[in-house]
Amino acid sequence: MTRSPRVRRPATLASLAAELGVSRTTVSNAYNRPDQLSVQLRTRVLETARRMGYPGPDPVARSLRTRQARAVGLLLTEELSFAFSDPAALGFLEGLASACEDAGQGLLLMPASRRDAEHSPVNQASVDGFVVYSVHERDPHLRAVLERPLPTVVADQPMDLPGVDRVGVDDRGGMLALARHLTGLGHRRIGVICMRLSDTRHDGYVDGERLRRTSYPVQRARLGGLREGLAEAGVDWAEVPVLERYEHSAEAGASAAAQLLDEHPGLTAVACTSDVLALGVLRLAAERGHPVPGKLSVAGFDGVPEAMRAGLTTVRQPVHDKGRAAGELLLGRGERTEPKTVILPTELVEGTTTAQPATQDRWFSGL
Amino acid sequence: MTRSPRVRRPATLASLAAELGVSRTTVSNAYNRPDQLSVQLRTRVLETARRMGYPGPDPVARSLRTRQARAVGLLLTEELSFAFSDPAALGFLEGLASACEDAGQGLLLMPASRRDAEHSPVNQASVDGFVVYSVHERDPHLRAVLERPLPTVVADQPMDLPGVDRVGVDDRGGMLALARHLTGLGHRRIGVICMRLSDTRHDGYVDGERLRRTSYPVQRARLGGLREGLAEAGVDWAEVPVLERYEHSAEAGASAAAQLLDEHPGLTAVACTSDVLALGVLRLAAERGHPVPGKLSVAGFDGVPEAMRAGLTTVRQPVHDKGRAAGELLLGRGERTEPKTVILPTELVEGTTTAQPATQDRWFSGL
DNA sequence: TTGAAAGCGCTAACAC
DNA sequence: GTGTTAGCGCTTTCAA
Repeated sequence: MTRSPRVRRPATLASLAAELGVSRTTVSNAYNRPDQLSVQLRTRVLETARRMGYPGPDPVARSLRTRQARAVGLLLTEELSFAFSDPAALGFLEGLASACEDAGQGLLLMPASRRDAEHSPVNQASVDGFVVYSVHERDPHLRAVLERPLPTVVADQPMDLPGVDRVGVDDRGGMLALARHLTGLGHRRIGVICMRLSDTRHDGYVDGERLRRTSYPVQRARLGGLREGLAEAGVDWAEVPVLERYEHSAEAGASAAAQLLDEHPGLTAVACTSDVLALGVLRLAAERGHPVPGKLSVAGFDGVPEAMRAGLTTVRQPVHDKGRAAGELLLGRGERTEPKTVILPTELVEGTTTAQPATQDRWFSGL
Repeated sequence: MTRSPRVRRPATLASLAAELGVSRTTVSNAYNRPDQLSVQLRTRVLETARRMGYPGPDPVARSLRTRQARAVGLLLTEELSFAFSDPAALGFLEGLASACEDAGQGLLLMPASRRDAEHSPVNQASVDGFVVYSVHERDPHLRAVLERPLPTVVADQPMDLPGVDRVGVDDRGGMLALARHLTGLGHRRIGVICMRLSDTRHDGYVDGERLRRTSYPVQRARLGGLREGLAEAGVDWAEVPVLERYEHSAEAGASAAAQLLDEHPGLTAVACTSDVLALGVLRLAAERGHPVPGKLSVAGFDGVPEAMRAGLTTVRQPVHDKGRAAGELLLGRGERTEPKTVILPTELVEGTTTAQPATQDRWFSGL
C-alpha cells in the first residue's frame, strides 16, 4: 500500500480539468453525476485523478457550495468524558449514532468545556443540525446552538424551547409507578436521593422552593411523580428527606445514602432519580451490612445494564430508542415547520432490591 | 428565550458590513481579531449582528478559507454500535475524545458501513486529520483515508503503513507474561480462544498457516506471545487447540468454551485474546458447574472494567492512554515529517480466575 | 454531452 | 485602525 507524502492538497478539480483538457464541470460530473458523461470519459477522468493523486472533490468546498455538511453536531453536558462514563448517556449516544449511520451522516462530538463559552465550538461546527443532550437551560453552548440557523433537537432538557423539537421520556409517570410500588409494599418512611438541581454545586437537602426553581426539569418531573405517588398513600412530602448530589456517580450515591441513613435512621426505603446513584446506595448498604431488601429497599431510575445485572428495582427508560428518535427527528424532518415532541414510555422493573419493610416498621406505619 | 424562525441563513458577513457601512474585513476582525479594532466599533458590529440575526462567520466558509476544520475524523470497524458495545473500544474513544477536547477540536464519528465503500463518508468528512481504530488492512474506508492528503494516526492495526503514525500496546509481551503465569502455575494443557483472523467469517480451529496469514496483526502478536511463553515451558504449540470466533461477544466466548471443553476434556486452562471472550468462558463454566479456578483457570486480555470487577486474570492495556496518545500524536505533530510509533506497556493482572491445576493434572504434567 | 460564467461566505495580504 | 483585492475549491444554472 503506497501513499503520497503528506503535502498540502496536491491537485484540485481545476488542475485535473486543465490536465485533461476538459471543463471543471465535466470533472465534477464524473464524481457526482456519472450519468452525465460517457463511460469512457468518466474512466479517463478517474484514472487521471488517481495518477495525479487527486482524492476527489474537497468536502469543505463542496459543503460551502451545496450548503450541506452531511454531519450532525452533538452537544453534551460538560466534559466529553461524561458521555462515556454515564451509561444512560452512552445508550443515547449509541442510538443516535445508529440513526446517523443509517442516514449516512457523521456525528460530530463537540467539546463543550465550561470555560471559553465566548467562542463556543458550536460556532465552528460544520454540521446540518444539532442534537442537544440534557443540558442546563442557560448553558452558553445551547445559546450558541439556538443562534445558528440550523434545525435542532433537544433530548430530555431543557423543555419548552420555542420552535425546537424535543424527545424525552415519561419521567413523571415512571416515578409515579415506582412510588406506588413502594407504598404498595408498605413503605412510609422513604428517603430520596436526586441529581443536581442547579449548575452551581449544592450537596444537601432540597426544600420545596429549590425544587420549584430548578433549571433541570427532568429532575423536577421525577421528583414530582414520586411526590404524587407518595401523597396517594398519605405520605406527606414535607416529611420526606430529599438529598441532592452535584456529582453523578456511585460514590456520590453512597455518600448521600450514608448521610440519609445517619440522619434518618427510621427509613425503610431509598429511592434515587438515577441508577448510578442507586448503585452507590447498594454499595453503602453492603459496606454497612445493611441487608437489601431485608432492612432497606432501594430503587433507581434508568434501567442501565449494570443496574439490571444487579437486580435493582428501577424505572427503565428506552435510552437507545431515545437516541434513535432524536436522530430521526432531526434527519427526517421534511419541510415540517411545526415543532414536534416525542415522549417515550417508561416501565417499572421490579427487581430484587425492594420488598416489604421489616415487620416492626409495618406495624409502626399502621398496617 | 426567543429565537428566529428556521429560515435559511438570514445574514452574511457581507450584508452586515454593508448595513454598517464598513468593510468585510472589519466585521471579520470583530470576530477573529478583536485587537484590530476600537472597542466601540467592535461593540457596534456585534450589536448590529445580534439585531440582524447574524450568527457569526459561517464555519464552512471559514474552513474553506483557513483550510482548517477544527475536527478529527474517527474511523471504526463496521457498525458504529460496535464501538459502544466493546468496552476496550469505548475506553479508547473516551481517551481520544478527551485529547480532542483539550485541543478544542471536535471528534467526527464516521459511519463506515460495509456497503457503499465507493462513496465512503471519509470523502465527505470535513476534518483536519484521521484516527483509524483497529481496522482490517484492506478496509476500503482506510484506503479512502490514506488517499486524502491529511495526517493520519492508526491505533493498533494495521501495522507498517508507510508514512503513518501508529499507537499500539505491547500485545506480544503481555501475552508472553500471561503464558509464563499459566505455565508457572503448572498448566500444560491450555486451550486458546481468539478473535477473528480474517474479515470473512470463520468459526473454528486455527492452524499455523491461518495464523501466519491473518490480516489482524494484533491477534497474531498476542497469539505469538502465548506461543513463545508456552514453548519456554516445553509446551508444543501444535498441541494447543486455538479456536477462532468471528463475533466478538461473551456469547461467542461461551460457545467457543463449550466446544473447546467438549473436544478437549483434559484442558486445565483457557486463555483468551480478549476479556469479552473470557467473560463468556466464565459464564459457561458457571453454567456447567465447572469451578474456576478450581477445575479450570481462565484468563483474558484488555483489563476492561467488567473483567476487573469479576476478578479475571488478564493483561491490562491502557486503552484510555492509547486514545489520548492517538489524539496527541495527531494534533501535536508540529512540522514533524518522520512517522512516529508509540507503543504503550501492558501489565499482567493476577486475578482470582487462575490457580494451580487440580492435583492429578499436576502429577500428570510431571511436577 | 460538454463548457462558460457566477458565486457559496469568508479571510489574508497588503496598502492606506 | 480600516479598506481593497484576490482567491480558498467547488457546483450549478444555462447555453452551446
